[in-house]
Amino acid sequence: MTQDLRIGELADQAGLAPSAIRYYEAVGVLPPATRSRSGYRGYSEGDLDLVKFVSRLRSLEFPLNDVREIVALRREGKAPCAAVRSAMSRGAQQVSNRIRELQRLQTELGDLEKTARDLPDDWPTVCVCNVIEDGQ
Amino acid sequence: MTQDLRIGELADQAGLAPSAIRYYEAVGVLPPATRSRSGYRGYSEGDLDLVKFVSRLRSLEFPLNDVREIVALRREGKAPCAAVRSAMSRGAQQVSNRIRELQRLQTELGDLEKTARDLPDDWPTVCVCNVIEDGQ
DNA sequence: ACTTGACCTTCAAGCCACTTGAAGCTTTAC
DNA sequence: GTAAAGCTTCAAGTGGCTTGAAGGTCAAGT
Repeated sequence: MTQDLRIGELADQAGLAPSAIRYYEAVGVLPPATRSRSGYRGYSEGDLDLVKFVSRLRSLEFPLNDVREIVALRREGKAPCAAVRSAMSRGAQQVSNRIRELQRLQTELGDLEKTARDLPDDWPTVCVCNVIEDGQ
Repeated sequence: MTQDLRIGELADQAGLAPSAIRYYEAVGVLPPATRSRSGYRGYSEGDLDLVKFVSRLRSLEFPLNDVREIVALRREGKAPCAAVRSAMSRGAQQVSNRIRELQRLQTELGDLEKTARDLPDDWPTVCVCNVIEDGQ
């Protein structure tokens, strides 16, 4: 195993910040890195694959708890498929819900902005704020 | 000014948790409540209006910093309209961005789930995880 | 009068996923 | 020899609260 990557390069390759990788290690998502004599973290190509996998799961916005579980299974040689599938469907559900919520918000903010454009400000009689109070 | 509301009732009326109201007071979004002899917070109808306004701004997901600024202007008798308008347009922008991001995610997760359905799990040869690694 | 239970108080810590900053060590290039 | 870039750890900050512990208060029922 070549140990030729330091944390900065690993981070670049995986599309993460070095601080994020240190954090993942600290909270047990990633296993402790091997260290050089001077204390620098060193990573192999295999480590890079794992970190890329984690990065990908995070870019799918899997919660770190799920990522930890999946990585743990993977490192124990067990199939993480079931965990991945359930995290995926939970995630898809939450994404749908959040999209609906944001679309409601978008409509509401859009309406408010339209109203605000037509509205002369004459505080405290007439103001966007009054419109906001009316809503809901 | 009648001072007949305690924090629980105020919270109910405004659609917030008592802990949220205490928090808003602690971080200076709401002014310090008046206190009964025994130390209970007491609120007037005017206070209720303010708290409802805050609740509404939060339901529009205005950041608490913006809410604090708007409430401060309002309490100084100044027009918060400009602050409200700019917070609104910042918010609308962020909502749009986030919706786009979540839709991308939704597509990606949907594709992955579809692939996963067609895929026999035969770890470690074939697995959803391999598919996830391939992506990106 | 006493108790029960619902409500209130404060303070500290937890949540999520990191980032930022301070103080200091190592490595690399010139 | 020295300067810049990169590494180390640890603590604290971000946002918007919630939760828990330990205790005080108030109304109703017995």
